[in-house]
Amino acid sequence: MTELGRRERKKLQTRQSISDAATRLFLERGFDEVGVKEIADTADVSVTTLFKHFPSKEALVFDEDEAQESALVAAVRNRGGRSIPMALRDHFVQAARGHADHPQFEIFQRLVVETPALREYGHRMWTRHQDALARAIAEEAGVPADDVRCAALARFALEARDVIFERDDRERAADEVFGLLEHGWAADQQT
Amino acid sequence: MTELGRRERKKLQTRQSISDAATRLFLERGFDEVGVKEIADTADVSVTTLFKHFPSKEALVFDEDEAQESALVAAVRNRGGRSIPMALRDHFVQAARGHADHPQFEIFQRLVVETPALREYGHRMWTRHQDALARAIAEEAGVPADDVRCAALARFALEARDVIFERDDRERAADEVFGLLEHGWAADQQT
DNA sequence: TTCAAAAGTTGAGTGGTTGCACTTTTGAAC
DNA sequence: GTTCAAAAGTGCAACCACTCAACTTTTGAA
Repeated sequence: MTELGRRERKKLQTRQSISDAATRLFLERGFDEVGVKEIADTADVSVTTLFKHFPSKEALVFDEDEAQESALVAAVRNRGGRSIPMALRDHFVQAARGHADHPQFEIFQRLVVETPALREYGHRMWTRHQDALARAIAEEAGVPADDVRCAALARFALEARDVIFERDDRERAADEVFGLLEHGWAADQQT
Repeated sequence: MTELGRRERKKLQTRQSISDAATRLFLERGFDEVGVKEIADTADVSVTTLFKHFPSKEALVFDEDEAQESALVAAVRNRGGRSIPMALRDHFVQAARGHADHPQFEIFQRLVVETPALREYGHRMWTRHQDALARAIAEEAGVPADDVRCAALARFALEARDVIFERDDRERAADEVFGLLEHGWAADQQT
């Protein structure tokens, strides 16, 4: 739709080449074994330019983000007859299945899991969605937007992902963890 | 009980003077406005020595830690007739009340809340208790130590603290949030 | 054609953190 | 008491992520 001028295209191109260089080097030798200087050199830009495009070294790894939030909200919004916790459970399970196909994603995810700084950064980015999710839940449940239980459910659901992820049988884990949330949620709230 | 030799006493003393200098300067001018160099100078030690006692600048602020975990576990262990979630709720509420008395703690807590780096570090330290708490819960509930629901409940309870903390009426918030956990927990588990 | 904003560069600097080589202290064994 | 090795502490240089200020180049649009 939107025609991008030469300027914007070049900018995106620079950003992309930085991102590409970074992910390649990180996957080759590990996050901590590569300096920003080397990434900048590989992408043929200055370090200053690199930091004009990405706010931190960790940000070089997490390039997406925007789609996740809307997917999360959408999962709650059009959930058919299911309860909100169950809709979120299905969303996570399905997302995990989708990733399981691409082996490239496995490698990427191992990089994140094995690097404390990345784990943390990723988790922080992930929990940024709490407010948006809480608002969506509140709206669907027909309660005030700042309801505590909605905030709690949103936070718990987001945290549940990590709890589930480190289990062998993730699908079963998802059932149990979200089962807990569902019963608690259903107890004094009609959804 | 344990007689400390002159050596250990001196070491603790050095550590203490570093910690004291740090907290004093931080409270006076803010975390980001004080450099480690200045702290070291104030405590009359070298920067290298400072980092031999504390692993990072943030660690200078969180000096306790050990008592929290045992208190958490104890709250679950000897909970009388209450359910585990309710015991945790009471523990948090009581801890909050205890802190509310000392105005010194308010200032300290504002420092943490207002400094992103400290917020994050504090949260990371806090969630380190997840495993210990999960094990205690599992043992009390009579299920295998690596039960997913126990891990989830532990994680959720720890996260609940932050959710509750940023509300105006914390006691009411605690009731609602832990009420959610309690109903979910009670649903398919007799405690 | 002109102009101002945006992209990029360079280089110097900050601040936390580590490694190394060195001195001093101290607990304990002889 | 002397001796010795480990532990505590020092000073310095360096690394790394990140920032700032001043400057050049590019480019979209008036």
